[in-house]
Amino acid sequence: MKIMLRQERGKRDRVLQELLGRTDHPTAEELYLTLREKGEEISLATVYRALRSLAEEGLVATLPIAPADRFDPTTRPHYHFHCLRCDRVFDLDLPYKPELDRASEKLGFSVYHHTLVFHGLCPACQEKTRRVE
Amino acid sequence: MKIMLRQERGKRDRVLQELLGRTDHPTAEELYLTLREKGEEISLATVYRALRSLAEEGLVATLPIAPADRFDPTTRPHYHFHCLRCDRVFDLDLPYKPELDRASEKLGFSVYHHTLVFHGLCPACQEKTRRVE
DNA sequence: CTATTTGCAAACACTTTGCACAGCA
DNA sequence: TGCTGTGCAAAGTGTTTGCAAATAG
Repeated sequence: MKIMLRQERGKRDRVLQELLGRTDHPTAEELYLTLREKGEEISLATVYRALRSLAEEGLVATLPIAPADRFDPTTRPHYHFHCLRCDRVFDLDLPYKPELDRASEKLGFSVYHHTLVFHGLCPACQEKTRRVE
Repeated sequence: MKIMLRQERGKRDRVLQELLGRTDHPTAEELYLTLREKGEEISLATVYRALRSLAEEGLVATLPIAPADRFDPTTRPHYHFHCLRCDRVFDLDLPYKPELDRASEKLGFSVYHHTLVFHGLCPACQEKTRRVE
């Protein structure tokens, strides 16, 4: 069988089951540690492999939260566009919406600011994609 | 002088000047390479140190774009809250707003989806902060 | 002279990969 | 057999740090 449709057994499912049971958006290592605590014999490498494959198949989502690796000279709040094809990041000339914060404050959070990133294709990459078709 | 108010010269300013001149949200290494190409004698460690200090002082902003280190079992689009004190991430029970995409599409981008993260203090950390005061 | 800044290399933290082997079809 | 999944250790990548030399005040 060329394409792996689904593993019926295996560690990957243990990782998925563990992730499905929690709402705290764990890192790979956090999942690994919990699984070990629960007696699961699994290696960290397998957890990484499982998460990557699950994310590629769209069975789990990933969040870019912690490591802020790109720098922006503009410190006033503004929004960004991230091109999924060329990986470039663009500043957007859109009004910042402080009213968005109100909604999450109603849920009990104290909001300092928010970050909004759109993902898709930039104009240049839309053009390139069109040519290939 | 205990507190460094401002360096009037030095590599840190070269890093800042270079960053101010561009809109492509470079990584530390990209800035380093450009500076070297321009003949600046600087080390990568200094670029990292400069960026960190500039970001801490709020003179530049950072963007968490690339490395998605946290995992979420919920794949339908939804928003998140990131607590700046305890670093936990919460799912928000807020309606996803596809209409936000329309605005950036007017700017010529083709939008697949967007990510919205609120930053601030979660209820528990608001409480803790209150007690300390 | 004292404090700060810098480069270098080493250390670090996180993630991926090569390889050998175990298990199943 | 042959393929997939796994653990381990090594390698890879990105970032920080210890230290000694350089520089500024």
